[in-house]
Amino acid sequence: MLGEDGDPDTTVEAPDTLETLRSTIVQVYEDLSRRMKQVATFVLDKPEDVAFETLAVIAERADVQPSAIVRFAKILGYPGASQMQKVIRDELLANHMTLAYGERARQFTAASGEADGATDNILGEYVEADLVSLNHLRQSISAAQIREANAAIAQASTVYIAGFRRAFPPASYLAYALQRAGKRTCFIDGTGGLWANQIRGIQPDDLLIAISFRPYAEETVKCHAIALERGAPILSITDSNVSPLVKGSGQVLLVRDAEVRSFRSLTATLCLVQSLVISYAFASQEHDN
Amino acid sequence: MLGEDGDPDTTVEAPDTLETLRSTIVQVYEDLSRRMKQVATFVLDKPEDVAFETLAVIAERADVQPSAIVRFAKILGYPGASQMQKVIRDELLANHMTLAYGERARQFTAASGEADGATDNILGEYVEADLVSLNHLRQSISAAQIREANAAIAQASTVYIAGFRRAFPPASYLAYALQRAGKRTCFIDGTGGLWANQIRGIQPDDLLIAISFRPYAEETVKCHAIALERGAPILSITDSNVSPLVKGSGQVLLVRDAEVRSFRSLTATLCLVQSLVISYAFASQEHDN
DNA sequence: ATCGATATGGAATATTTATTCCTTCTTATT
DNA sequence: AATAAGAAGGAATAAATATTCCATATCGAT
Repeated sequence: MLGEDGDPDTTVEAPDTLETLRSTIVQVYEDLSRRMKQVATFVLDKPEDVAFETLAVIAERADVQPSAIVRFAKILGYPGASQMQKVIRDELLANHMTLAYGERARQFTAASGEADGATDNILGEYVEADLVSLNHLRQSISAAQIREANAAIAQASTVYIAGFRRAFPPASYLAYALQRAGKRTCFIDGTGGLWANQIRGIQPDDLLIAISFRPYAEETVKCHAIALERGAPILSITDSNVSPLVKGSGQVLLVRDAEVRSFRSLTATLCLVQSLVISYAFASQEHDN
Repeated sequence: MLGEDGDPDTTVEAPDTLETLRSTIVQVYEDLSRRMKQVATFVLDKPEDVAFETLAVIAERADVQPSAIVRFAKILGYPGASQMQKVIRDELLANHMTLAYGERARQFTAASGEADGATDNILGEYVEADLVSLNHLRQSISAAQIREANAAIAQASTVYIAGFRRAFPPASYLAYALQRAGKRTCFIDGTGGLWANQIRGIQPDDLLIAISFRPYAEETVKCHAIALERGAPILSITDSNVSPLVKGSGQVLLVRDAEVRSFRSLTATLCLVQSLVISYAFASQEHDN
């Protein structure tokens, strides 16, 4: 038995870095019970969730009881789940936050002005930022994820596509291209405010592809909810694990688009969407022959 | 008085992104009391702290009372401090956490075989091709051209935007973004086949931005012709000098998008369009002041 | 200098969140 | 098949955290 509860001596262990935590989990994994394995997998898989969400949310996402998480943390030697969370949180914050800080607010100083050669090399800036985000995209999405998405599309009787505001262009492209690729496609474009009617026809053998970015458009979130309720599988393309689209989605593709002067690009998203369509087109073609 | 408490109507505001939050703070800053300024500064300065610590901790670091933070959040229109925290937290997570992906847990799962070659690295190919086309874009469009385009947009009473088929996504983005930038915009989306009616209202002091690529969509070409006939200036975004959009257009921006397995990308076009919008937004902002 | 109005600190309260504990299942062993 | 030991679920409880409220202080106007 590992890390029995009350004992004051077993508390010496308890990993205090993400790495040691991970390796500890891997070490003990085989000896864990089914539920504990479930929690273990989740912690390894989604450390950001474990770090920044409440136990109730984590529990829901991992599909376990809150108490199971507490038990798991205790097995690892922590006094409670909170302490385990803190270890992960600190590490994630330390690693990734600092990097991001190059361009912190020029604060008040000319809050409005911008002045200088401002508009002069915007295109250059944009290209630069997009290059970075594309490279990141290449690294963050695996071929397996693309394949999985293709399978989902292939299986679907009809593909519903939802995307509003900033997500509208990639969504419209996806709808257009999938249709041309011979897939039955329904683009929820919200013309005349009829989006709710459009999505309500979705069936369990269809697929909803929902695209949304902060601040998540209400319509898309609602579509997601309706699809979920109607038992249809969902593929979400969004920008973070805290997106409202994540919960309940069979597959989630995370995209980190570039940002220039607080305007967000769409390049990475579009690139991903196009890759999806093309690989779907090729896959289905191969299959047909 | 800003963001009075109980009023149900004042709750409409409340920034829902870090950027809008920041600019709101900057805007109201001068009207704040001493303590509130202290909180404001801290929020601008240490968003990570505000996002991830408890009120008690934040309060201590900012050297104020917890209640002061709550009060501050309410001034900004939030129901409480928690909601303000959530906005910041989500954004920081969205921005920086995704970076941590890519090396996600293969851990157990025995890394199922990376099967078939065909669809396997489409994303990689795409990224590669897009990188090239972006670099090309940077070299082929000059800052002067962007400036000229801005001037044309600025002068126009209303901007009409036409783009169908493959050009639809960038056109829809342009329409969306220009509108948000405060420009009167009419997007010719052809809903219900009414595009001809939409464009016929164009005036000589308006501007048509027409986007089209081979094989040039008939609708766009017709829009172009109508605008010409009605004496409105035209800015065309297209892919060659022999495009039907070139003749009669006051300005032409040529884009050479990447092509992967005979599918054409949209990245360069979108990048150009976004650059246009941003530089317009900044230019017009400067002008206002 | 006095009054009124607004802002502040901090204790009291409400709410949310974590943890515990007891009952019900599971599963392995005889 | 019966039994016992461990695991899991979930309600109850404890802890923490956020929010409210009010007495006191500060500031500006007369």
